[in-house]
Amino acid sequence: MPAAPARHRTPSGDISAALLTAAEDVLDREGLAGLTIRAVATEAGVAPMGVYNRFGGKPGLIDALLSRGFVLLREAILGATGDGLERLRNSGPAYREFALTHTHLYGLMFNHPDDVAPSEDTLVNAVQSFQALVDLVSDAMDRDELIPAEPVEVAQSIWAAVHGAMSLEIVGIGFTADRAATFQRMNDAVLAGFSRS
Amino acid sequence: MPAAPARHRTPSGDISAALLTAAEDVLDREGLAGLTIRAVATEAGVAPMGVYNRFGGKPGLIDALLSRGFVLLREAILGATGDGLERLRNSGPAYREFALTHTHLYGLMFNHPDDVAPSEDTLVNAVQSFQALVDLVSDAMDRDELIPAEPVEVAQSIWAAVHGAMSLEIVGIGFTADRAATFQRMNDAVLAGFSRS
DNA sequence: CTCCCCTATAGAACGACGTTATATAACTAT
DNA sequence: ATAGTTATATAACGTCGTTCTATAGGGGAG
Repeated sequence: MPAAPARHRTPSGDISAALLTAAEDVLDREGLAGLTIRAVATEAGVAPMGVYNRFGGKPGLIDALLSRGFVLLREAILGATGDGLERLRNSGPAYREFALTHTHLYGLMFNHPDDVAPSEDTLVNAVQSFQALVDLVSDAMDRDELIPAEPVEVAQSIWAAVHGAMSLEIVGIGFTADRAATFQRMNDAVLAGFSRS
Repeated sequence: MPAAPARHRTPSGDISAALLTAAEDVLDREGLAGLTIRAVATEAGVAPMGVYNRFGGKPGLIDALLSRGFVLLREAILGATGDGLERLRNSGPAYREFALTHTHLYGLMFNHPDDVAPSEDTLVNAVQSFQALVDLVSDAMDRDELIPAEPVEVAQSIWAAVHGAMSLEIVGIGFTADRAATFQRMNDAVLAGFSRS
């Protein structure tokens, strides 16, 4: 018999993390089209079967990416500085920064393929992202810096506006020169619609 | 020699239209995952090669879908009733109606695959969709129903908000009970941010 | 330390996909 | 009627997600 071929084995516990990190890198670098099982496995230094052992297949891997995306988004929102309405206002550019840093992941989070059903874990993380924004709204309302209303309703409107702005900016639909300035103006206008006097 | 197999041939001029309509139907019915060359060709009663003869391949077919989508979107916006600010306000629900009627096409228009490069024709139609909104804004401004500003800037903000709301609604991220009412509230809030007193 | 089982491995295979190629037949314009 | 364009059927190629097989490495129990 011929000599057994050399094999390598990744330490057991790290495989999921390695695959997830690899998937993030491949997605950021090459977009959704480049996010193949084989490419991710190669990037992670793991056999393709690892994706099935750990995530149950490609939809499961994408779901894990979504879940992680919402964690990162929440952290971005919570990273806004200032207090009350000022902090709420600052969360807009923080959100924008996240979207521009991870354009492909961001696009996936809000427009995932039909065969990807977000898991319970992903939904929880999405809700927590949203809750971070609701908390900023509530705080500004408690300070009488916003018109009294349902914080959830107001937060939903703000999220819609900010998300829409980033979605259009990423896809390249923009008819103004300075995109950062346009984003600021829209952010201010939406908040103005909910502000006192 | 065996008898020649019976063949059917679609009248020449109708093939592009048949393929495009078939693609629209398949997309609306089965989503992007179901939009395969073979499925579209079968639906149109045409050979798969027809997609290559007429559209140069799948990206070209999708580009044609986008182009048509923006035409439909413009028509939806122009269908809003009323005058001045009222018409601008009514364009929101009209936009929402279009997005909900063609969820998959709508998603494609603002988050198309990496290998689809929008053609000149598609970009023109996208600009004309946007221009329809700019015109509504300009009219409301001429009537002193909006704060004087750059109509393009204001329209961009409104579009972002409305698009964001629909994007979130389609993907299923919503934390309010009555989605139509939430949309209305957001629409009003954004316009309030640009309105007089 | 030794044995065993869990789990990762390599590799082949399947069907479906986008795409290209080939050879034939049907429509259209002359 | 003839020529040229264009659609046809069919096959093929490479890649994809996925499944299956058989093998081998690593960690825990004795």
